[in-house]
Amino acid sequence: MDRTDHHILNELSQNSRITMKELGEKVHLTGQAASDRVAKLEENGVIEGYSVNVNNAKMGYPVHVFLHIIIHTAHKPYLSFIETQQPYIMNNYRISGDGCYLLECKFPSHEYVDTFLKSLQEHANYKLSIVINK
Amino acid sequence: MDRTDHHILNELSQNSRITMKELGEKVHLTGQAASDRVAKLEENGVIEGYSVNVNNAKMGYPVHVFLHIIIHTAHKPYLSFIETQQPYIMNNYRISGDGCYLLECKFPSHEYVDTFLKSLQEHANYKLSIVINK
DNA sequence: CGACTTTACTTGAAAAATGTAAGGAAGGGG
DNA sequence: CCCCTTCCTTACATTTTTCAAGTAAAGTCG
Repeated sequence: MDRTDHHILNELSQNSRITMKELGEKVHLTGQAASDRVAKLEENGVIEGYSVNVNNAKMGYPVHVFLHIIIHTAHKPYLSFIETQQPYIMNNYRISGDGCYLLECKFPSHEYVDTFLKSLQEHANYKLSIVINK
Repeated sequence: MDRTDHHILNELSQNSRITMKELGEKVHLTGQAASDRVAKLEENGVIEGYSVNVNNAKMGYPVHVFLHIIIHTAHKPYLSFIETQQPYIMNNYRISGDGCYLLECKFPSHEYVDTFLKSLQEHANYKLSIVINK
């Protein structure tokens, strides 16, 4: 994990579909050498995968929210519930504090948020934060 | 944005470095057709970019936290401060509520969190949530 | 010191993927 | 019916990747 590896990770974080040849040029290596280093970063588990950044608004999910969840009773009903809400759930983080989660979601409109919260209410207490900007 | 486009985005979200030929096979198209569709998704702004998933723990940042920020006075000191904290900041979301942000950070250890919070204290009030699991 | 191994890189050729161009089939509208 | 557009395919030239040697520097150990 030297400077060049950091440079490589930085380039890949900006565009992971870059060719190894181009990546090599950016970090002053041949395509081979760059490719070898990337392979090693993958083997070591430093690189876990490659993904795409999708514009959620254009996909029909313009509303982005975080929900601070507090559950005093069993967690299972909550966890089962969010599994049924697949398209809306982005991340469910277990956080410090008893029975606490931070739930990141996307919705087509505020009406959908409302509907979701009505169902969520049956399994957990929550505090809603709507994302205005990044 | 038909079923095939959704299928393409799903495949790319799992592995954006897949070849167009392979992607085509997965969605029952030729490599060209897949490539054309991806190009169109990029033009339309549905695809905003391609990135890499890095294991933060292996990069020396095993501690992952969210900070709920509330600022009653000017925001600028806070915003300037977090710009100086580059390596630790993952995301700074502007959220609903006056003077509120949700700040996502990574740290090498709890000591670093402590040091960071001591400085943050000078610009804003916060509530700390440490991520245990995803 | 000197022989051996390892690591990181380069080069060149073969194999694979991509980009380009031309063309065909399906659907819509005048 | 004809024309146009969209979406896809095929074929081929170009580019990239992969594979196989090979070099050079650095570390190991008798």
